[in-house]
Amino acid sequence: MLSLHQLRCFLATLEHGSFTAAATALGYAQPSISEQVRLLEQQLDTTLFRRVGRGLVPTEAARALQPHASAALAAVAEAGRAVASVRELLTGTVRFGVFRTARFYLAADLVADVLQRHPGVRVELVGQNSAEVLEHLRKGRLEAAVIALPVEDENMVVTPVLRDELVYVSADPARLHARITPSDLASAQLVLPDASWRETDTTRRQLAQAVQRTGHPLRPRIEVEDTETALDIAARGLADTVTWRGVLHGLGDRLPAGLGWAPLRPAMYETFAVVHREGELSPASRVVVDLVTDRMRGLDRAMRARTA
Amino acid sequence: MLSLHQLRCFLATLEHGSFTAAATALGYAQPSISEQVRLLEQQLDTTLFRRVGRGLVPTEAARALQPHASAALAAVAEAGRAVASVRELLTGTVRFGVFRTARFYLAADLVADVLQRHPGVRVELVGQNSAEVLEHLRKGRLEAAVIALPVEDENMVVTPVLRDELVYVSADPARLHARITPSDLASAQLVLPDASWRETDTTRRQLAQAVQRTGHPLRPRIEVEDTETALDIAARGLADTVTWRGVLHGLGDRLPAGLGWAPLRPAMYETFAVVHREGELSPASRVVVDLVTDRMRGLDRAMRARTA
DNA sequence: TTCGATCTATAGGAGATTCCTGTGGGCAGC
DNA sequence: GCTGCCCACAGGAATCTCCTATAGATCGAA
Repeated sequence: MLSLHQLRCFLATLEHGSFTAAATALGYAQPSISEQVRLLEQQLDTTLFRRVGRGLVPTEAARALQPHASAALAAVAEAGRAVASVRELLTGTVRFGVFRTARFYLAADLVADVLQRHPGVRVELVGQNSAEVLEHLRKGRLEAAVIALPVEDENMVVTPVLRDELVYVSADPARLHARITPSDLASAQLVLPDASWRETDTTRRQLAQAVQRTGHPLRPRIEVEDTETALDIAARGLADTVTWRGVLHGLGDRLPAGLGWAPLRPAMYETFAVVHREGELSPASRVVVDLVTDRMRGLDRAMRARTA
Repeated sequence: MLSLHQLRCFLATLEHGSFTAAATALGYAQPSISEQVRLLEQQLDTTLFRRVGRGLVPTEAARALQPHASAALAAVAEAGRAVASVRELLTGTVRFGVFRTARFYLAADLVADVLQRHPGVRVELVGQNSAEVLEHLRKGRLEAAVIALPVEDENMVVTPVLRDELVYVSADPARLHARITPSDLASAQLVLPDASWRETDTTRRQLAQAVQRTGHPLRPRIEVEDTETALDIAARGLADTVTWRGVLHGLGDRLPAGLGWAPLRPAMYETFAVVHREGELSPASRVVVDLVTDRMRGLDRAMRARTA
């Protein structure tokens, strides 16, 4: 089978006009070049050089071969460069899994960080739900992600980075005076996000479990997909809702006016962790994993400091 | 060093999604593919497939590599086709050496023959003079040619194909009544072609030798480069000339009006031969050699028949 | 949960390939 | 004719490639 090495030898011979010169240029012994070219001639079933006296004269076939041989070598060289540029994070796509509400915690800042360090890359932050993202991790479609615990998979490396607390949110200050108990939740008019994921979402399940113990089911009055929509509805006074302190923290000034919050008792927590498969991470994922870990831990410290 | 085989294995793996399937498709055992891809990863210093469970997931680097790997393989395939098409005389250049006046014997017809049989090829008929063409043959710049004898080179295969006779040409019928002798030549007003090649041209040297024996030098009154120019001058009655019967035969109706010819005594002959280096000829040269041999031999028979 | 099918990784060995050194022969220039 | 240079060839060492066999891991179905 035609080999690149043969083409290299052929081109060097063509360029330098002799096997000996080509051998010198390529750092081989002359018979090696001679043999490679002979093999090439044999495989192409044609003569590439007329052996005339002590010299070589390229044939028409050699002239026909040259541009394609060069093209093949150039393509291979280009292949090496392309891979290197992905390896060095100069180009390519950085893909990372995130939980649904990650945008309140880090999304824009994270992307800014990555782009600043690696201006040539594409960034994909994918994930509608922690469970779905974990599935992507298991199937290998994602290399790393930041999602809500629990992650019960011994093949995954799990690094907790932030513990967040669920709080009650309402536009009515009267309903925020006391600590909110599960039975308060059971009787409240609630708007909850994640309509499509209510079966698998960890927050929903925690909430449902707590309310269930009071003997009542968790039956939100309104269900929407998006956390911000739920907050907007709460701001209008149409219903109350629950959300994570981190979300409120992340929204900052953008939190709809008039909303206040109160802690739940017993408190409900959610822990987010950076998760990836065992084994070596690609440089791209390494970068994002480190950035996310730093940012989330910073956020964790900031929120704990506020509580204290 | 990166090899085509590795790229082939990589592409097959990418396409079929597993080493095993790629091995089946390429007709190898699975470990061979596995190893080739591993080598490729090692040489590119990157991971191309994440080994996840019992499957493989291509990495970003693999996606970056794919188009270049395909391009390299395509270039090699194209190289094979290009060479084959030259080998099969579908494209490429057919180069053949000819003596200066070959156009009177065969040039246009020969080209027509070649082009009819091989419509895609380029044709080059090169040669200003038999001695020059022979030098090209020796240096390997030409593979085969038809030139005037003698060819004193034991590495050449020489096939005589046509014997031609030198004749005296004049516009004055009075000077054509008798056989022309060397002393007639010595005293005649002559126009001779091949001004630039008078030192090496075999005709000139034969002629000079014959005249020299009469005690006089050969001093043509006029020298021009081209045979047809010499004949035009002779037709105007400005001088007489000599030329080969084959030239007159080849010119046919295009011979300038008013010219007649007479044989020389003793007769002077020139033999043309198809000449090429020992060893195998390229298919292209083989074709031309055969055509030229046929045509010239046919011409030889035609001219001998006329004489008889 | 277990079993069987399926896939990758690894080991070891047979066979090719590749590359080397050494040598012979042809050619050109002095 | 001598010398230098180049290609071709031979033989052997090192490397590469590919195979079979097997172990380890995973997934899906029973």
